[in-house]
Amino acid sequence: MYERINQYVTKCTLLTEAEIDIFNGLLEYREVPKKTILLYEGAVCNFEAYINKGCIRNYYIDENGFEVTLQFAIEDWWVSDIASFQHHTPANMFIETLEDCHLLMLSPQTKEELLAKVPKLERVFRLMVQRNLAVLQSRLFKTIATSAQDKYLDFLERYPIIPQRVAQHYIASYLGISAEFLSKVRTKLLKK
Amino acid sequence: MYERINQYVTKCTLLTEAEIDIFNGLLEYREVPKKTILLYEGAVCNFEAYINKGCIRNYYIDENGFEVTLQFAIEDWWVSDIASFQHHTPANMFIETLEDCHLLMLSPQTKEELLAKVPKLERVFRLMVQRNLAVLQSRLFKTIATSAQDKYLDFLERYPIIPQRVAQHYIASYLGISAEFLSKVRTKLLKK
DNA sequence: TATATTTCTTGTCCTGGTTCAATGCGCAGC
DNA sequence: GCTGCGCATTGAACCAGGACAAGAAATATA
Repeated sequence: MYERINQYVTKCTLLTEAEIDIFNGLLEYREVPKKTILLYEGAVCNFEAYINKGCIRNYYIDENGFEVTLQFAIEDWWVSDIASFQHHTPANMFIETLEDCHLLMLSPQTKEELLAKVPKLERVFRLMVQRNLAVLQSRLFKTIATSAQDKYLDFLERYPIIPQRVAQHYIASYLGISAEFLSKVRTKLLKK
Repeated sequence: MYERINQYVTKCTLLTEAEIDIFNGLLEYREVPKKTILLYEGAVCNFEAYINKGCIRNYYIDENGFEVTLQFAIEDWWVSDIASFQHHTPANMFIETLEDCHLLMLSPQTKEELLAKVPKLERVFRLMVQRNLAVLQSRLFKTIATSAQDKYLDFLERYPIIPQRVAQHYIASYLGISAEFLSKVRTKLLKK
């Protein structure tokens, strides 16, 4: 159950067996069926979830009901609303499973306990967030600077697995275009 | 020279006098005139700069010369291309002073030394990056989901100082709209 | 196998925003 | 006190992508 996550963490920093035991002991295992909303906008996010199996997305909804998918997460990714998790403030996004999931979860308390006992991990988490930030920066750039078609092609290249697992209109909402227009882009690409 | 930055850091964690001395001792002070490019795309970013005085922006340029401003930074902000800084890889953005600046800078080496000597700061930096990430997430959402006018109004509310200090076309490139259209949005707002 | 529900496609019309070009404005340099 | 240049405004033509509607496929449910 813990092989994958331990591999993930030890890619960033070396841990002793004892430290790994502490880590694993603090994780809470949960199985969640698909189409479950793990976090509602307005609620406080009390988890950081590592996906051992399954697929999750988090997304925003504006006043008019318009949806924007912030992230798709599959095996070996973490999911949370960090701002809400860190500061116990109401979340401004939703988190929803798209497939049946096996998760390994930290709460704010267990995370603090973990960091207190294994301070090395502070660095791992920082690097994780940094990576996230860098990816998001370049995504913002592409969202603004490139056409729908280029965004779609870029997405396919970067995440070739995702389209096989999630519905197309979710991808549209990730790219920031309408589901209809994505369909048109696709047919145009197929004709070539 | 160090009051401001020390205040900034001690807002997040308590440091002893000795630790503060180590911290300050590792910072490199630099004055830079305006319109200086501190980092070119393709170069390796070897600094994290705290702005003691001045104004800086970082931005992307695509193949067609189209510019997107990622961030305006003024007093009490940090500027860097973290991905490039952390992994010594070529930057994919530019960093440029918009005003004469007084900077306090860390290099990858001094930062590592600092974190080794004052491990507490690992957490400060993590929280800093987390805050950045959260802001960027909601910006991406707004970029996709709201009209040019709403983005502009939101910007004014969030950063009322910036428009007094930077040219309007930079703000347009931050909002992801053309300079001409921002001008039209503004005149429309004034008529009300 | 039939039925319901969700997803995807396709067409038509519409609009927010772009592009290009012209004009005006402010201010730094000499 | 000119001159030149970067910046902001305005207008006209254009277009990428949205909204809506209707139908076709695909998938789940029974």
